[in-house]
Amino acid sequence: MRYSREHKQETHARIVRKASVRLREKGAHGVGVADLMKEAGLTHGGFYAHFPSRDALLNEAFAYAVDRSGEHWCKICDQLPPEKRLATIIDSYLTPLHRDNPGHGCVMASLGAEIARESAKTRKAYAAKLEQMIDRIADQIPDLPRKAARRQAAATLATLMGTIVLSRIAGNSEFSDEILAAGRDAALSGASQTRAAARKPAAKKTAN
Amino acid sequence: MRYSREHKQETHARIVRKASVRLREKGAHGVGVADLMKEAGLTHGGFYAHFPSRDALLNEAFAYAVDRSGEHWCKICDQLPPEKRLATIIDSYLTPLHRDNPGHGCVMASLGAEIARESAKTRKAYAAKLEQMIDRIADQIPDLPRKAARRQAAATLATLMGTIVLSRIAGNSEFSDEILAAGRDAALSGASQTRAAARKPAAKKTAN
DNA sequence: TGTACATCAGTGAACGCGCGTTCACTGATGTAC
DNA sequence: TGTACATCAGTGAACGCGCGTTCACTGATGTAC
Repeated sequence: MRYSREHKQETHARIVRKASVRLREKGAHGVGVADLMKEAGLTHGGFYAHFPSRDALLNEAFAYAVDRSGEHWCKICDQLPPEKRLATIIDSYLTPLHRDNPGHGCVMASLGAEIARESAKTRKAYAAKLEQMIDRIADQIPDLPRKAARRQAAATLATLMGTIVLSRIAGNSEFSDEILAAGRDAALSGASQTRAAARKPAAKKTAN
Repeated sequence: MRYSREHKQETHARIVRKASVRLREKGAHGVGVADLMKEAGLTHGGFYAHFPSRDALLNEAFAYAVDRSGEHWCKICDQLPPEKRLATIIDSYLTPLHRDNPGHGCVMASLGAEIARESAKTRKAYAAKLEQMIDRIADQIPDLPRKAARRQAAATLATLMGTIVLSRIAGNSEFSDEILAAGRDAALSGASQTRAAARKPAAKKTAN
């Protein structure tokens, strides 16, 4: 059955979309070609008409997830004044909803450690995506010099994803909520502190 | 060959030790029974004289790694005055050495996300170990009320492990060093801020 | 407009490899006498 | 002290299963004439 022009790319996109959810839910080793194709309403043999290998799909699915996160952040910050943006990202990230739904959540929190173990070439592609992600967050801190914004963004992302990972290990218990709250406090106070320092540029540095 | 009393437990311990390194280096899916036994100087068939299953070994290896981290922290904080302990943990955690040697580093940074995907039963065992780890850090913040110390410990661990994970994705590039520095600043300022709040208990809370 | 042919996304059986696990066997050493 | 037997950590071949990948085939639709 020869299909219309757009048909193939639609199928391709559908597979990537489903894969990016499963990837975040089950990890890189939890995504089987046969299962995925079934979920996309196809049989496994057709897979190689769309991707040269399973790894190639995972790379696409990863990139897709990063892009979705970036868009998500742009969207929730769109209408907000600059000084509320970072805090809003933090609040929307560290929720029980995000913790309990890794499939639609931050890919760094679901895959972080696994990515670090990839081959040098793959890892570099992922590193570029991480940099993009940090830049998207830094974009939401417009009243800081770019370098400081990136620094703040990197530290915030580290705290956010670390907090989600730990809270997921703890399940959805009271302990887990304790971790979420602790991470939230730390991230928010880090954000407001940097902001304060930006207002009076030449202030205490090692003045503890 | 029937061996002496201690022989078996020595072998058992050696396998666990080697496994805990490989586990952190390669992840849960990167640890093969045959490879591991070879590394311990044995053949794969003998594995089941020591462990009921591969998973059982991984659980032991994980617990072993957590215990080593706890001991490590106790050791480096041993001779230090309380107010320097948390900062010392942060400084010794966020180093290029730690980033580049996951096999001997923090197991939460190497496996975090993977653990969260285990079966409920396994995950609870890991959650208990995480709680133990947070408690070991909280022990090093003796001048804070226990609850606040645990909160600080959880937030610090989240920032530390998130920072190491991101820096590993970034390789050992300049970008990676930027992440390490950003995480370090955030963790240290979080620590000193909580300390400051502890000194004057009834101070600004939402006074941004 | 109608007809013959080419295309190629998708099918489903089969292959091959890695790996966890099992099992019959070995042989050095502990133990009973 | 010496001897016969029992034990069991360790060996290495084999099994079985899951899974990524290949391949010959299908058949609906696009295209050439």
